[in-house]
Amino acid sequence: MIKELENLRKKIFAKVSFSDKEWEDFSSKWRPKIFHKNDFMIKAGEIEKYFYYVEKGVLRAYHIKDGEEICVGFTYDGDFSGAYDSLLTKKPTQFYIQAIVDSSLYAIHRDELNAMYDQYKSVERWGRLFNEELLLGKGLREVAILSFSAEERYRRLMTQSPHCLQIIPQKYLASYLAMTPETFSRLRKKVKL
Amino acid sequence: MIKELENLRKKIFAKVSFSDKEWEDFSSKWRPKIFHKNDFMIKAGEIEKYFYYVEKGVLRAYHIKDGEEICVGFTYDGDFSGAYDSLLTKKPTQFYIQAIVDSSLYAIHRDELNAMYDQYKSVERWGRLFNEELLLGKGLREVAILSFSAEERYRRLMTQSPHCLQIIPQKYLASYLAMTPETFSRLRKKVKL
DNA sequence: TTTAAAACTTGATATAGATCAAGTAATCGC
DNA sequence: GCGATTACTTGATCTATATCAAGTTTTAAA
Repeated sequence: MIKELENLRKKIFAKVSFSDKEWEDFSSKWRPKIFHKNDFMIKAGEIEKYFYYVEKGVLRAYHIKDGEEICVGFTYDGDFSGAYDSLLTKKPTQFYIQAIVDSSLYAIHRDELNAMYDQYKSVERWGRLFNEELLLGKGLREVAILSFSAEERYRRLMTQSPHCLQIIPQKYLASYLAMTPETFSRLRKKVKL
Repeated sequence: MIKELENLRKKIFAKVSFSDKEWEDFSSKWRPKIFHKNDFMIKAGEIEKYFYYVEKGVLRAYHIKDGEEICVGFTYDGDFSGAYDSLLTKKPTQFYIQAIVDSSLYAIHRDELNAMYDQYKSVERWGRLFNEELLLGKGLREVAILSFSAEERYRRLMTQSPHCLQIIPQKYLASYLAMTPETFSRLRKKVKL
């Protein structure tokens, strides 16, 4: 068992327990990977080959529409990352994923992950539960975008992730909340929580 | 093997093949269920106990914000349905799901579905792949809502699902596209495809 | 450290789409 | 089939947020 992967182990075991043998095999497939600030994990048009675990760091995912960057999410310490749509479909992704700070990750190759799914029912179980969690998150975000005003979206972000403002440039947060940097700035002055 | 469930079988087998024994067991857990036009499958505040397959019919899912219905999706023949968020979390759903036309479905109880996940790796596999498919759909919708104008969203719907207009009242489609019925109506006149 | 670039703020103006209002057409219950 | 309810259309405004523009502050490179 690789000592370094202890955080990943805890993360996964929160959902499913692997046997010692399963974990030994599964964990042996992950390789450390470093992305320095502003490095790209992947760019639009490429096909994702890896599934990542963020040991330490922050990344943002965005796509470009009419020359404008539209931010769809951030990953922090303890999250999984990567262009998951492309990993699943084997088609080119439309997303860019970039490190916002120096980030230290572990990566497993798509083929090895799929081999693990084939081999172990517990990995398959974890995969299902992991997908369910992502799905619930997307559902909440969908509702948030559809039914809240810019001010409400701002308030909710500040309540739910108050310290993101210390880590992530405002213009990215603005884009994530589907508003301009100007509107974000005005809300920051106006809304005192 | 229950003859009636042939469509469900095809749907599932498109992703994963079950053995005869697995399918016999799995398929035996589903019960037919009828929802007449305007019947509710579930209402906000309730906890979802079933996972549904739509044999024939159309349903819409919506939630209510400030007294206003906000439509988040439709299910047609051959889709799965239900308040999936609540099924997974066992917490009350925030969604209403209502039959738009008389609809004929099959339902499996959450506990039986979970028992199937426990018992068969192939069911677990199907669950993972099913969740992945939903996730990809949500991802596309997120991008559509965030980065397209009302007119673009209208055009895309009409291109991708041209006949939904014959089945689903406009005001629901308008809400699904995050615009008012008035805007939808004006776009209908303006946009000739 | 200086300076250039990038990020953020603030004000003035523009606009997509909402809201309000009133009419017409479709649908539904009896 | 007929009146009533509900859906849709169309026009006149209104408003939240975008856009444009010109600062100021922060960051980073040399």
